[in-house]
Amino acid sequence: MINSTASHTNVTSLADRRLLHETVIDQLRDLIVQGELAPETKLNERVLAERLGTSRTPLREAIKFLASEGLVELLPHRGAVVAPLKPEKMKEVFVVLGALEALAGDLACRNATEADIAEIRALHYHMLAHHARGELAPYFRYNQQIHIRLMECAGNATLAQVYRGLNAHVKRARYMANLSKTRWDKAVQEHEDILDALTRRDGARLQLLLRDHLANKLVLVMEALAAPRGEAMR
Amino acid sequence: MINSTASHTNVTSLADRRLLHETVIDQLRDLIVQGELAPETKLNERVLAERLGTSRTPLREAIKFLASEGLVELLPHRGAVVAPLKPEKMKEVFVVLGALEALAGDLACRNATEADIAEIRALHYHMLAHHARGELAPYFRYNQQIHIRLMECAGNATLAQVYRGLNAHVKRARYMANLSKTRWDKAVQEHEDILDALTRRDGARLQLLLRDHLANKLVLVMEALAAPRGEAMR
DNA sequence: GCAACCAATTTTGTATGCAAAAAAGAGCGC
DNA sequence: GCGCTCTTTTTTGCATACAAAATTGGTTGC
Repeated sequence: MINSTASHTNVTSLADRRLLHETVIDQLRDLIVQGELAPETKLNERVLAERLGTSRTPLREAIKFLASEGLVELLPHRGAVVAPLKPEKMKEVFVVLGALEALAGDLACRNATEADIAEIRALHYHMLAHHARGELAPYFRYNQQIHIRLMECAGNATLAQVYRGLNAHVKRARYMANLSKTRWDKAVQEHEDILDALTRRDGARLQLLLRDHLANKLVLVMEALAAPRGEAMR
Repeated sequence: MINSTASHTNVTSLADRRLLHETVIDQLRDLIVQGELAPETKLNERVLAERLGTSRTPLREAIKFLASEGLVELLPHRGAVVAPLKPEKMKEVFVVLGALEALAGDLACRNATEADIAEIRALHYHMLAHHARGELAPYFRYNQQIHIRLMECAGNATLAQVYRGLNAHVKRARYMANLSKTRWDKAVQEHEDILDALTRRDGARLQLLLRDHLANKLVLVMEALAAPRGEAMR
């Protein structure tokens, strides 16, 4: 089983390939994306390190990493803050995401295997099931998986990586969005059309659908940013 | 230098202090981009820290930052290496850059002020002058500035940031490319056309020109990668 | 001679210590 | 009462110390 030779209690003896600062990166990113660390929150290194069960060094390395992703901002001699979630920034991100998803859709129509499309269809039906039950969180999860899988089908790892980075910003906002029934139904219908275009490998149409889908998502995010707290806006 | 005339970004103008780990980020990035640290070079922390006149802590923070940019790769318990410059990766980067530049061109045609275009024209003429004298390095510098300025004219800071990150990869390869006279002339002609389309604010045409321009650049890079010059590498 | 194993060295990963800068607060003058 | 300045405290930024893992080198057994 576990060899207890001269080393103190090792919780993860086998999967210790995972490095502390990498787990800290993921933990911190999750805290930010899920809104537990609100936008513009100051990141106190001592407090955060204790909360994450580590020392300041790996935490600072994680902060630098996330700063490059744009999720935190570095203020010289004043530490780091969670990047603000400004409407203007969201508009920018969605414009870029639109171009990236359109590109991915076009590439996917050419590069995806039938098995790839079948997998996306499977995810799509999972999503429909959760939509039917009104289960928002699982719906979002499958929704995300579909988009990510579409990215992967494009066969461009660089594209997928850039997408993930920008998508993190959007996911932050999504946690605040409260979806009305009609909007939700509309989004699902859009996904039906997207799947259809992909199945017929109609790249031109898929590009249009994806741009449209994103544009509608932007509207949702903007409403969410405007509604819940007036303090963040100016 | 003249700063952004059209856009008003809320940069931290107050605290513009230079932090050690930030200068290390820039130094290390330059070393990688300019090929002084060749692809797949192992980054020995002790040696590099000494070379950059700092300790391992800021260096490690810089490495994490650049890892997020994709310029270095992290190997658990084995440190970091300069990201390899694979042809496949270059192809991917150029496809994404193509979409981003096309987007930027389209947006720039709509958002650029006349002063913005005049500034790009000025840079263009500087570039022509250095081309006429056969001065490669200054030519590249103005060339880069034109593309960056075009990005800025799009009025989408997020787009510009993503572009810069991906462009760093391309710049690495460019330092290896030896430009033939005919190819160089052709690239200059393409820039003439690009400036023309921007002046007439013909977004559709500008998109095509930029994609074409990038595709040609990719060919150059691929040739350079296929027949790398040994002295610049080691 | 070669391969495998073990010890020595090097290198990475993490924690801690220390100095400088910023934030907070007390005392003072107006 | 208000504002300013000068401590005092806190926090950040950097360097160093220590522990774990990997690499290296050497020795042994075959």
